[in-house]
Amino acid sequence: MKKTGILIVDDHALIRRGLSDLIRYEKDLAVVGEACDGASAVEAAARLRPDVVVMDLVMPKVDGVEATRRIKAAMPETKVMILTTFGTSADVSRAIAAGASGAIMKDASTDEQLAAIRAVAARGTAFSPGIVQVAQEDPPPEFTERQQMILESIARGLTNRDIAKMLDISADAVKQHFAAICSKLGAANRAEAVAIAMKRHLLKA
Amino acid sequence: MKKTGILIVDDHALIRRGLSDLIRYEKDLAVVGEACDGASAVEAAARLRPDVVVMDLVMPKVDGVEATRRIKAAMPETKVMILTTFGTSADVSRAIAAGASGAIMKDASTDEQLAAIRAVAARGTAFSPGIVQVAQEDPPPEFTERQQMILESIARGLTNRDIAKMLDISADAVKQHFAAICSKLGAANRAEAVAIAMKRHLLKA
DNA sequence: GCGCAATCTCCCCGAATGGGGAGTATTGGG
DNA sequence: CCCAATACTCCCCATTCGGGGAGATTGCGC
Repeated sequence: MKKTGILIVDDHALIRRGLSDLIRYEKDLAVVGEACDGASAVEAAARLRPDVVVMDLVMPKVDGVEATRRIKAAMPETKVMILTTFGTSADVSRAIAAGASGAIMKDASTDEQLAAIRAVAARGTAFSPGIVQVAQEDPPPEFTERQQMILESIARGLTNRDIAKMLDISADAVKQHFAAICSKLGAANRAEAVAIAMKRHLLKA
Repeated sequence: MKKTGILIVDDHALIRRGLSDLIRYEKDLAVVGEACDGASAVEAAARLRPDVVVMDLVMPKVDGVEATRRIKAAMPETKVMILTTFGTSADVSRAIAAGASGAIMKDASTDEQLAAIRAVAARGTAFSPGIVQVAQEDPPPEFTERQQMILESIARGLTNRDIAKMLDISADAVKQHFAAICSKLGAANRAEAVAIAMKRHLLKA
């Protein structure tokens, strides 16, 4: 029986080594390669043709979401499983939208992680409980470009007038946008909006 | 020659496995135990008497800083080396203050990590370049209890009056405290204060 | 074409914020 | 013992914020 070929993608050498060691003793699984960033992951996937790519999201150069998108575009039959630290991250939802077949937390047990890899290889999907909750119950709000820009400006301490001058619009328009932002985030004011946005990774840390 | 005994403390099974596998092939080092949270780390350290404890900072129950403090209090001769994801975290500085002998990034190469472990065991200290910078150039601001409480309240969207009522003081007093917070953070207003505090991990994510 | 969402303009208003100054009490270290 | 830091009270004042409503525009999908 052919083993399931796995490509490990993570910028942390320790995680790669841990996963590699974990898989080594499983007779139905085999590590066919490793990559430490998104760009080399896409290249390695094309070259090694793994059955499953186990992918971190936070990585230098090209992040996991974009790498997933590129791999699925070039090789739709390749399964991508996300390995994430933050189950609450909006990135997880974006990765699923980009074509990932599963997602599991880094702090899950190794048994759960192996089970998730096998489930993705066999049935095509696998999500750990915490992630399903987040992805389904709590869809991350989507901001328009304007809203994103204004939220970032607010986090930098700018006033409505500052932002208005910067964008060359009226301060009232900025207020309107901010009201929409608050509504989407469920925030009462700027300070809470920034706090919620950062917790949900909608603002670059 | 006696091997250097190492206790691995991290809530991520993959990291423990990676470190364990890494150390396995080093003839001067030996893993004597593992722990997955701060509380069991303190207990394991007392029981196993490792030469070096390799410790994560972000952990359930008791965090790495507090675990470091307790281990150094009970066994001053035991060296603690911090293994951290965020070199820019204020926690690193606090861990050093709590008695940690070294710190290295999780995304460093395994060679660097082994070198750091050996340096801590032999010379007593080891810091990766990025961490020295942070710890020396950018001392994290320290908040009083009152300031911390008020900053957290602000991040929850409360107004000065809300906070005043909650703490049973005047709104003016809250303003004074907040002015001190802004001064320490270099923030112009609440929104920026929250953003800066969260970036520097002075507010729980 | 119609509705809809996003964008923007202008108006009003009360509440909240941020920045001054002036003063008191307590506590802990030099 | 004095000084510095912390904590709190009260005052004034300009600016900013947050929430209304009313209306115009673009562009996109049905």
